Amino acid sequence: MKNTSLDKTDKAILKMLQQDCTLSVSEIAERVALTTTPCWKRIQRLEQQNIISKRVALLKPQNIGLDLVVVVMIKTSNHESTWLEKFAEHAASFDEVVEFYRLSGIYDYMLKVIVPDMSSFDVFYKKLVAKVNIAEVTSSFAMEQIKYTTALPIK
Amino acid sequence: MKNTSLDKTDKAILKMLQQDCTLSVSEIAERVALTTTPCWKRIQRLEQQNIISKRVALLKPQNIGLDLVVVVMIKTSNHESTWLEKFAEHAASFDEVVEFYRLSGIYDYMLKVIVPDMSSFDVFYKKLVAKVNIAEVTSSFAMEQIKYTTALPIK
DNA sequence: GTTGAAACGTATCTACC
DNA sequence: GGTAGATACGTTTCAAC
Repeated sequence: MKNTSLDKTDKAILKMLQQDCTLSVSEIAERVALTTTPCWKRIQRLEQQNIISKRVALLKPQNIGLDLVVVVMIKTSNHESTWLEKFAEHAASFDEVVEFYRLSGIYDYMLKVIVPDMSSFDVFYKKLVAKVNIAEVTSSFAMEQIKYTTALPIK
Repeated sequence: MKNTSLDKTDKAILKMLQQDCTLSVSEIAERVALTTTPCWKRIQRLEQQNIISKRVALLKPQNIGLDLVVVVMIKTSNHESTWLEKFAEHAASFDEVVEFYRLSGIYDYMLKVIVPDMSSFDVFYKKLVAKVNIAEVTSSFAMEQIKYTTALPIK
């Protein structure tokens, strides 16, 4: 999907939907000073262009007993592409791994892991490193979540 | 909001809504072998209990020109609580900062930053560090996003 | 872009089993 | 947990401007 230029109205619509996708078309239309029909067409287009990729429910982790966020930084000892692929597939397969990036810089990978508690993390961690040979792993526990948003910064 | 026990059906509903919140109540009901009314009541309850906190649209960053994810790890030189609060407030105020944690371990803070490109990051970075005194900052650029999900691991 | 309206489906809520 | 049903609301589409 190629990059598409968005006008001011598109951006305003996206900002709203990023905060709350239960807003009705007529409500959104009103806020951007349009009527429902053109507003509805814009939203359809944004979905077809895959700019809006999905609509999801966000859960409060604390309210379902998921209290621990862990940032795992990894240095690999093996830099063969087949090994890397296998590792990536292995790590990504865990539900507990909610984010996973290959990085430039000192560390090769960063994982964000969500688990109920420390002992669950221990279980997860053992499974993560069981199959693979990793040079260095640093797990940092989140003492406080200062900010978390799924809303992308639209200028 | 206190922790509530969820039965198998609640969990199944949450898993679905974490993937796609446009599913109709009747569709969800069918999949969990319920009729619409009790299923609807469960969803209402999950919202009232703030287990479902919000419903949002997720955008494809690449399709709106946001191609760069940066992981910023920070060590602070000042550990006074007033300073920390001020710094946290300052950093969290940027739209580009989509996640922000205070950590245990070597680094004090981790920020996840999303920007269009390197030069935008540079602008952001200068603004971030302009006002505050930080001992050490390490910015790692995401070469590859291997996994990103908003779905929490419900067991 | 706009208005207005029709057609349709779904959500919501009630009453009752 | 279940059914049935009434209402209200949102979406979706169309015609005409």
